[in-house]
Amino acid sequence: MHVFEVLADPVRRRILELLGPGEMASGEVVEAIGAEFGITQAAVSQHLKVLRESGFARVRADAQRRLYSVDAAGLRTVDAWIGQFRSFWEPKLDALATEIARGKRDRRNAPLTKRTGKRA
Amino acid sequence: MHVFEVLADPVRRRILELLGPGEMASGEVVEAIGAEFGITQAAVSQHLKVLRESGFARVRADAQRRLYSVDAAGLRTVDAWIGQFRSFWEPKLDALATEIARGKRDRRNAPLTKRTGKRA
DNA sequence: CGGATATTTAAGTCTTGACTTATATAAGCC
DNA sequence: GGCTTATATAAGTCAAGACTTAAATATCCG
Repeated sequence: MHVFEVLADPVRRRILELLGPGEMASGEVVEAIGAEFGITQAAVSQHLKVLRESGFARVRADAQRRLYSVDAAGLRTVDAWIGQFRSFWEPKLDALATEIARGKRDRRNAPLTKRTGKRA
Repeated sequence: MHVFEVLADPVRRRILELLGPGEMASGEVVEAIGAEFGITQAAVSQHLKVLRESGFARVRADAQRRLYSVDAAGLRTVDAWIGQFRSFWEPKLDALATEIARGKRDRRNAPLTKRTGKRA
């Protein structure tokens, strides 16, 4: 399932928000989500499965319990896609700040022409 | 339609990528998307409507043509949601760089304790 | 072992939304 | 005005996926 399809569901987004502060047992998630959305334990479990398989959540076993936590991989993928448009709403960053913020990752394929135009 | 549902569709994501470099007439989008996805003019038009109504695209009229361009609003909303998790994959930025990158917007509610821990 | 607890999986239903074709709207041109 | 071009809308079909209930799996505890 594509990363954006994963986040298209409000229940899954909410689960990630719940996991943000730290890991939570499946049962705790079921309780919180159940209260907010009124869906069953099975439904929540299915959502957790999607989050797992798409790289948004990790699990580890603790006896019968399954402790879930945020996996950055999925979120990163989303951020990368959004990032290609970042100049649309963050044009105020000066070049240096952008360099720092982006970890210089753009440097390799920097378009030599069409820079700020200040000099060329 | 929720922002993430909008981006859940591959055709809509591709349209936004096409609009990235600059505005395009509906017909041009139809041509490009039609070639890539094999869908009709009507289908593309419906996608453009979704993008418009959800704040991802703007239109302006030029005679019979409709010129579409990226609207940052929708993308910004997505970025804001993702942003709450940014610390998961960008913990390496030092405080100063983060300040610059984020435009100091966090400064208001900065958690006094739990900073880098370097000193406290 | 047998029951309670915690969680996943299987199977089926039902809604949403991504398409299609056909038609409507509107501007340009001769 | 009537034809062409450019785009949007209407109405209907079909598949995906978000649920449900029921059952399977696995660990703990007496």
